[in-house]
Amino acid sequence: MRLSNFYTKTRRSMAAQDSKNAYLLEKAGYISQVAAGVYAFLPLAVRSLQKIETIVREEMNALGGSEVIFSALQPKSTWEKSGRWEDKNFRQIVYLDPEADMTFGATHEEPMTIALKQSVQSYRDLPVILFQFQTKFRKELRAKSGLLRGREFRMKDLYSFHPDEESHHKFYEDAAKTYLKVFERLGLDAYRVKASGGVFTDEFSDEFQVICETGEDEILVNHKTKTGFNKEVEDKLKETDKKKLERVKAIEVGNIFPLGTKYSDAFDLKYLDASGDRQSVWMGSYGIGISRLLGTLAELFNDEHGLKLPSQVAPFEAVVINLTSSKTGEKIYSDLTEQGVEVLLDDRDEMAGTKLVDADLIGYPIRLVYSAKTAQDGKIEIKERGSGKVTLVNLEDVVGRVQKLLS
RNA sequence: CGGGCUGUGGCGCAGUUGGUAGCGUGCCGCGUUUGGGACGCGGAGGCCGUGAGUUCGAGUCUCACCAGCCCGACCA
Repeated sequence: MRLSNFYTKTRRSMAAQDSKNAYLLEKAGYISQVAAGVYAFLPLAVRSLQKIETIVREEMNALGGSEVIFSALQPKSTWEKSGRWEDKNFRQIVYLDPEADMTFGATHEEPMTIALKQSVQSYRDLPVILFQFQTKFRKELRAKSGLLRGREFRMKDLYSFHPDEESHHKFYEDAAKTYLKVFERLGLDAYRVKASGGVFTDEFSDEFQVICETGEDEILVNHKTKTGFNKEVEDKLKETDKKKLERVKAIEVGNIFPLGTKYSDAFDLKYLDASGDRQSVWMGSYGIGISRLLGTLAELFNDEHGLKLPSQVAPFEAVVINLTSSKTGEKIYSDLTEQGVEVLLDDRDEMAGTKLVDADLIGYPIRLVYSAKTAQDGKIEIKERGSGKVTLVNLEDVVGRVQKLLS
């Protein structure tokens, strides 16, 4: 990709803002605010979000999931049937078009359950594991912290349907393991913590939390086992348990819920077992905030010059900046592109300083600079954004070196 | 939903006791520059958040509303 053909622009001046992720992502040109808690995702953000989604999708497929895209618009009656509309906490976060009696999807337990009534009759039809990537709408009373708590956001949600509690429990634990793997692949150190089920279930749920000073959750964790408890369930803990735990601030990046038969019973989703008896379906739901993950990564990976997202989620893996009038930059750009490296050529008619400052702000993991200085010895400079390490390499070795750094 | 602060060219801001709006940056043109947002000259760009009032006259004063940010309550 050539920067001259890529829709993006960094901003020189920004209003002071407490949220680091919103400030950096907006200044670097990833996102643009539309309203409180509502952001447009610009090309840089889209590339990062797609990479995050790809990692999540691979793991959901490995878990046995089938990808779907359900509708975001849902009839209000859906929630009335499950009884959830009676819950004031639920009702107040749902966007509603009262004329059409339609709601803007906040979650999908009910629609999924309704859909399964058509396809599940026998124990032979179970389990069913469905997931989707979708925009969710939640009327947060107070949107804040940039991408960490929005009113419109990207989310992966997965729903599992099982013949009994035991098989559900087994899947639930597999899902928890998969979640930890997803966060690890994204470069995040996640803790599995017990929390309340909120408006989803009366049971405990499991949250996946990433320690971060600016997070809005408070959790009690054991650093050895990478487990802990949300502060909201603290009063249920024994004193002896508490002593071993450290209290930290964190961002919730995922949450999984054992739902039991709450929704399947509400919609009468049943199946016939091997002996011909009608049985309730056991359910679970499993969410990962995709756009919140981008906010979390921005919150954690940055310095005074800008973003430094890990290469597996950065919009591009490398940038080429040519400060000479030769065609060397073009050559390196096309060589890297041919080898499958996601590289951007900064071919703008801008000053060297502008290109270097923008490179740090946007946070390309690898920066290649060809200048009169490096050209003297037939070399090019490689700078790693993460560590700040600078090396000079021969032109013919660039591709190999970049590939090695990215592997 | 309570409390505080803020709304003025694309973005960031200033605007005195009321007199019809300015700076920085970005943008366009020309020239000089070229390893950390460089400089000179010349330009374009504003219903001063919205609506009512007070006044000869409102960016400025009054009231209401709307929006954004922050704190709290709430929250997969």
